[in-house]
Amino acid sequence: MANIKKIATDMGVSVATVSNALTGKGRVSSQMVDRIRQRANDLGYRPSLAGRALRSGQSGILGLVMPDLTNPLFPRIAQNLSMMADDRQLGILIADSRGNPDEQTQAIERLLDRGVDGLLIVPQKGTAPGQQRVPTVIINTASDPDNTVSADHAGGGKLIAEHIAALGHSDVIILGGDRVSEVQRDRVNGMHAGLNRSHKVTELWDKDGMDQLVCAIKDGATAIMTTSDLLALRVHSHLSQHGIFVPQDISLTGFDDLPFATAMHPQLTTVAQDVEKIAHLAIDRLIRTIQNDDPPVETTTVAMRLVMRASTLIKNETANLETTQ
Amino acid sequence: MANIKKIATDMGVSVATVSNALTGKGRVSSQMVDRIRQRANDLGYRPSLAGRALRSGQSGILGLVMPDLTNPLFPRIAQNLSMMADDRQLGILIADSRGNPDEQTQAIERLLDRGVDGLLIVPQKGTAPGQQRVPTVIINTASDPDNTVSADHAGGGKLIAEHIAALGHSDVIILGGDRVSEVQRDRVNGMHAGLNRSHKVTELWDKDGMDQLVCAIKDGATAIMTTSDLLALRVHSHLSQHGIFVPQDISLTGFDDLPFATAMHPQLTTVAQDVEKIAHLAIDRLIRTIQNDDPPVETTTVAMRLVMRASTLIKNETANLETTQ
DNA sequence: TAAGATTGCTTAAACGATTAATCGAGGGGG
DNA sequence: CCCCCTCGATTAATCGTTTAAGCAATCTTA
Repeated sequence: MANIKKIATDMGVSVATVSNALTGKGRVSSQMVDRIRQRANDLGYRPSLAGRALRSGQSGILGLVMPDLTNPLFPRIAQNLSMMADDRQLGILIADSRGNPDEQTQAIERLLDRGVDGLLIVPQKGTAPGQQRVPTVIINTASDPDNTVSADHAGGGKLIAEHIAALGHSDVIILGGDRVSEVQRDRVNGMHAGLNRSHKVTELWDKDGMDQLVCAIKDGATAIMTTSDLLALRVHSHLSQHGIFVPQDISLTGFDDLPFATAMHPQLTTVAQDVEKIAHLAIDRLIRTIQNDDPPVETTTVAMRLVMRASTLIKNETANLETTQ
Repeated sequence: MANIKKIATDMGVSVATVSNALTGKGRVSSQMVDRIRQRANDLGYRPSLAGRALRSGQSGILGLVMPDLTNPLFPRIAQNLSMMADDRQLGILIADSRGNPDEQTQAIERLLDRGVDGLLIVPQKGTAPGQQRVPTVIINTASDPDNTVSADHAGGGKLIAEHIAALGHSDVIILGGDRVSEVQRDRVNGMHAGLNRSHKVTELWDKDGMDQLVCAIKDGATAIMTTSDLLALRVHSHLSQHGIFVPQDISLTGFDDLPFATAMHPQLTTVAQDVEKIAHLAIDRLIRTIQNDDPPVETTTVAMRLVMRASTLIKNETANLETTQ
């Protein structure tokens, strides 16, 4: 491989001059700069990031800790972050904590050992990794005190609830996934906030089982708001086995707008995160923190967007009306 | 941060001795080894990977190029690879080529610039990245001459087809996603191989549109084999709008056993990749190639597994039989 | 007991880049 | 004519680690 020394001897100058010419620092005559750049190009010279990292103390690598890559939402975040990092000439070292808080701690440790310049952490539910030895950005939910940037999960829940309320539903079920998750709790709280005293609300959680759900429907509920698309799909599948159909018998909503939300029948009304914006804000914040060395203070939330599809209907409406947007 | 020099001066020995003591190389008395290890531990010493990389010429980092992280299958591969890499004290630098062949080339270039010791590439459909400047493992499909390790996509197609044949279906539809994809073509070819002359087979591709599908069913087809679960979900959703129901009116199969396959109703009969084994073989092969510096020769395929669920039924069977396994 | 082998440590170079300090040459001003 | 400044380059140190080579001191063996 061509290195700076090879170019230097080729051109009969010192390595310092080559370095200066290539980085644009120091004082080098413009002809010399051109000639050196040309030669570097011809040789296909690529600076050794190891050498540079050793000297500068910066690796140019960010660590990304994900709670569970198999959850379809996280790869989308990873994808956007990786794109932003590319633009900024940074690498992303990925670590998956696979649903396990201990793994998360170890993953952070491994990344720190590798000398990452900063960390992006989407925490395991119920954990609070907080700030680390390097600048850290936490992507979680507004109610997490460590949170740096996140979707407005509560706002998303409110949006969905207001949509359901506007459709005239007055007896509704809120179905959460896991109480341990702050994100899920915020979503549920947001749903409550979107309703008022005139509504009858039944709050259920996934582990309560599907039977309670069926009971609540038999008791008169006409809408179910879930805190995840996958949960909505499961509900939909379970209900149809009991002869209860979406949307003619009951309205159903998801959360996150995962890829299969449009592949279902009926297509799922849900609420979408602006993953791109979140990734953008997160990485910019991290880079600023790395450069200025002052910790991030305020936390930012990004509005969610209601995606109306066919799984929600006006109360008592027949099924021949297809709501699409 | 504590470095090797700090430990050396603390203990009144040379840095070489410290290095030897910590790596277990060279000749150091066992008492000295113990004392140095102890001190290193007390100081929380972490070797600088930049320093080590510079000296050794190895970064300890593998590059992973994924065609599209939003496809739920790839994060599962990424997750498994990342686990294996952790065990081997390697880092994984991830790059997403986002469905674009040019992005793929750039992603590979970026990873090489970062000094990765090897590359794992799941190629963009229709592309052949081949071997690069560093040892490279390609995860694609058996018919790709560059392929190193992959699921036996053809075998999986054959399994599914044999299952459908065993259920007595004689007029079947094969529905592919994208002809450009070698993986998809192998799957379709495998499906053909699982049938025989007595079967009437209609081969359709996604872009042909769903209408042809409905026509074929009206003409007497009783089973549809798709080359992806997402495609199956779309088909299922579309057919139910035409009053055609799975499995009582028609049997339906997917491919890959994605997370939502069990959330659908009926649960989807599909074929699963042993992602863990593929990841294991791929990374082992890559590491061996890096160490021995000889290129991988033979290509390995990993058998797929038939997952029988409720979306396939014996021809002319009524729906009250629930096939589960 | 002297030559040779072994042990335990040190010296020093090397990896590839960055950068502060330095230095000679040429130009301009007093 | 001398001093000073600027330009364009060089010198050398530095980042943290590894490792071949070297060198006393001790041990072995004849």
